[in-house]
Parts: sequence; C-alpha cells; structure tokens
Amino acid sequence: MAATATLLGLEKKSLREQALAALRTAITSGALEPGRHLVETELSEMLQISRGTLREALRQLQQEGLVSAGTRGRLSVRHLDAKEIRDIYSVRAALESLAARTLCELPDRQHVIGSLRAAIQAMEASTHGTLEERVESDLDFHRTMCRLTGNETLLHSWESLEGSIRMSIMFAGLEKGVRNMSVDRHNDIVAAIETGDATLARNTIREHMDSAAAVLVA
Amino acid sequence: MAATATLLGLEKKSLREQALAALRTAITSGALEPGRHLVETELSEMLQISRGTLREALRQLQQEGLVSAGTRGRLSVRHLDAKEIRDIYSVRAALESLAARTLCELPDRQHVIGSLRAAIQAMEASTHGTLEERVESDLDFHRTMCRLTGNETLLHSWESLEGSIRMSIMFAGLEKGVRNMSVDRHNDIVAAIETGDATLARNTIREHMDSAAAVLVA
DNA sequence: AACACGCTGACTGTAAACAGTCGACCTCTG
DNA sequence: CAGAGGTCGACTGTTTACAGTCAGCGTGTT
Repeated sequence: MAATATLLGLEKKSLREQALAALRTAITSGALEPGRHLVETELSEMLQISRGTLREALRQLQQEGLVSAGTRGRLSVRHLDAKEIRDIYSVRAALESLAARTLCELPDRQHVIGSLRAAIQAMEASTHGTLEERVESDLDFHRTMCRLTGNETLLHSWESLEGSIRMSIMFAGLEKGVRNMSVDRHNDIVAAIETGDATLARNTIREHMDSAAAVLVA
Repeated sequence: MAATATLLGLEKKSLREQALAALRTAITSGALEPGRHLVETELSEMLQISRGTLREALRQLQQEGLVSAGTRGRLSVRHLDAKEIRDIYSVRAALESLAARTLCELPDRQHVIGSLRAAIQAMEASTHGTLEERVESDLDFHRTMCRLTGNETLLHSWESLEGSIRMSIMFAGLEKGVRNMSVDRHNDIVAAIETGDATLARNTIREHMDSAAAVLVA
C-alpha cells in the first residue's frame, strides 16, 4: 500500500512510515530506553508488522543516528554521552548558522521574518502547555528557519539530525532542555536576521547553541 | 550473513552492504543516469539479490539524497540542477568549516597535521593517475579532515552528503570537477589549520567551497 | 574444578510468495 | 468518433518461510 493523498486530504501512510514514526517517537521519548537491544521479532510483534517492513524502518533510524549497530547486526537504541551531545550541537549550530546567514542574504526578507515570528508566537502559546509542547514548538522554529532558506539539502541535513537533537534533550530531561527555549532568545535570533547582518545572525545562533549544549551536559 | 571480521582481516559483507556500495557507485558515476526509474525487479535481477535486500539498500540511498521518491513509491536517480549543487556545497562548506575550526582548537595539532599532509601526498600522487583517482584522493582529504575532529556526528553528516557531492562533480564532468582539487589549495587549508586561527581556517574552506561550486555550475 | 564439545533456542539476513494499485490498452456503446 | 468500462501486466508494499550464526547451557573428560 503506497502513501496516497485522497480528495479529502486524507493520507494513507505505508506501514513502514507508520512504524518509522512510532519508533522515532518511542526512542526520542525514552520509551525505548538507550542501550536497549532492538529485537526484530519482538518489535514486529509489538507493532504488528512483518520483520521486513520493520527492517526498512530501522535502517532509516540507524541512518538518522537514533539506533546504533552492535556486533552481528544487532541494533540497539543509541546512548549519548556528554561529548556526543556537544558534538551534535556543534553540527547543529553549523547548519543553523548557515540557515541564518542564508536568510540574511535574501533580497526580500519580510515574508521570511513573518513566518519566523509566527513560529515564535506558537512558542509563546506553548509556554502555557506541556514541556513536550514547548520542545515541539522550539524545534519547529528551528526547522522553519532551515526550511525558509529554500536549501533542500540543508533542511534534509537538519532533519536527519533532529532525532539526535531530541535524544539529547531527552537525556538531559525536558525541564533542563526547555531552559534554553525562551521566547526572548528566539526573538533575538529573528531580530538578528532582520538586520541582514549575517555575522550577527551567525553569532547569535552560535551562542544560542553553545548555551543550549552547556545546559544539556551540565 | 552478518558482516564478519576474520582473523586475516577479511571481511564478509552482507549482501545489502554490497548492493549499497554497488548502487552508490553506479549512481555517482552516472552509470545509472539521473532521472532513471529504479525498478526493483530489474535491479534485483541485475544484482542477483532479492527485492527485500535491495529495498533496504535503496532506502539508505534515498536517505543519502542519491535517490528521490516519485509518485506511488517509485524511486528514481536524483537529478541535480545548478541551485541544488550550490545548496549542497553550502552545506558542505558549513560542515567542513566546522571541521577546520574544530581542528584549530585542538590543544595538540601535530598528529592531525601529519595525517592531513599524508592525505595531500596521496593527492599529489594521484595527479599522475586517472581523474577518478584524483576525485577520490580529494574527497579522502576532506573526509579525513572531518574524521580527525573526533566528532562522529560531523563525520556521519559529511558522509551522508558525500553521495550528493560526488553526483555534483559527476554532473559537471570530472575534468571540470578536478579543477578545484589542486594540491596548492589543500596545502593552504592545512597551513591555515596549522596556524590555529579558526577564522582563517574557516574562511579558507569557505573560499575553497565557493570556488568549487562556482566551477561546477558554470 | 576447569575445560572442551555438542546441542538448542534466539536472532539476523535473505529469498520467495502474496496482495494491492494503477497505467495502458482494448472493447463496447451511444 | 468519443467516452466509459473492463482487463491485464507492471510495479510496489508486505508477509512468510528458509538458512546461517552464535551465545548459553548442559554434559563429559581430565
């Protein structure tokens, strides 16, 4: 069964895609805890899908860095130590700095600024919600920033990193994680982009990410 | 059959891994031309493997950006236009800039510089070889730079981009591609890293990548 | 007690078969 | 002739079955 968009906007997702989403959530939420050996026969039973379908989903999660291969093809949920979290955030900072600089160089930034402000409003709204919602709206802001560059490769690279980012936040604990997700900091980022000063924007992102990583590994 | 390292250093690779490598090479060399519909039944026959095994390999290639999904799950070899090549090189520059800066910040760089100089010597040797060899040694230099940072996430991100980089070079033609793979430019990069000046190193990489992209899309 | 060997169950890798979707083509009807 | 409907082959998505590897455990030998 292929993914199908129907007239009413309903979308049938393939079992593989559904499994991928479910596993991604289970891993990044900690339900499948770090180091946990992912046994195909168990998971396929839990998810009520065949092992072949599950393998395809697991391959993608492996590529995304959520799953690591041990001896003999055994997969387990990846465990992140402090260095790895810092490394992830370094790469994240590099990608988002590129995004910010790219947005500064756009001839017409108004539409972009509008979208980013909308994302910040969503962040503001989320401060009355759960910690999960706050994390979601924060990541959505950053993803939006990458998407608005129009650089598909950048968005794809960021999205490939997203799982690792989520796991880093989960490792630290949500309460710690949201400590760097304030609306003010994100307003600073948008303001920097609005000035069109690419160096300022890059530095603002860099500081934001350095600070976030420091909190996560403390 | 799992991948197995034996006493003599021989390594049995799984069929999936072998298929992955073969397909990657076929795509990045242009043997499987851009836009070509990848029919599972054909490919599995060509490679003499089952469709299930092939699908796992194709999923990874899709994740690497070498293969794009069309309607109804149909996969085809990705086609890159000039913008996409520039985008790929922007992301590449961001990642390698991070690598260069990270290497500048290492307390003891001598071992690192040695490895980079060895990679340059391999590049020098390759100037007497084929164009393919020159491309290989160039990419090896850059991969080495990322690996030496010790940042696994960075290396993985770079390697996930490698296929797209190779395809960009293939699109332009190898002759054009190697135009920016001179030993001098790479000596400049190493020299910049040797100074420990992160900004200089970053700028050297940035210029190198900007110049490479410009040549590829000209 | 320590070591070697054999067996078994658990697990991964892979192939083959089944099932559903859809485009192309053909036939029929007005 | 144009349009509708049906059929069939090509293809993707998924399941089931087969095969090989290896860790753990039990047994026998020294």
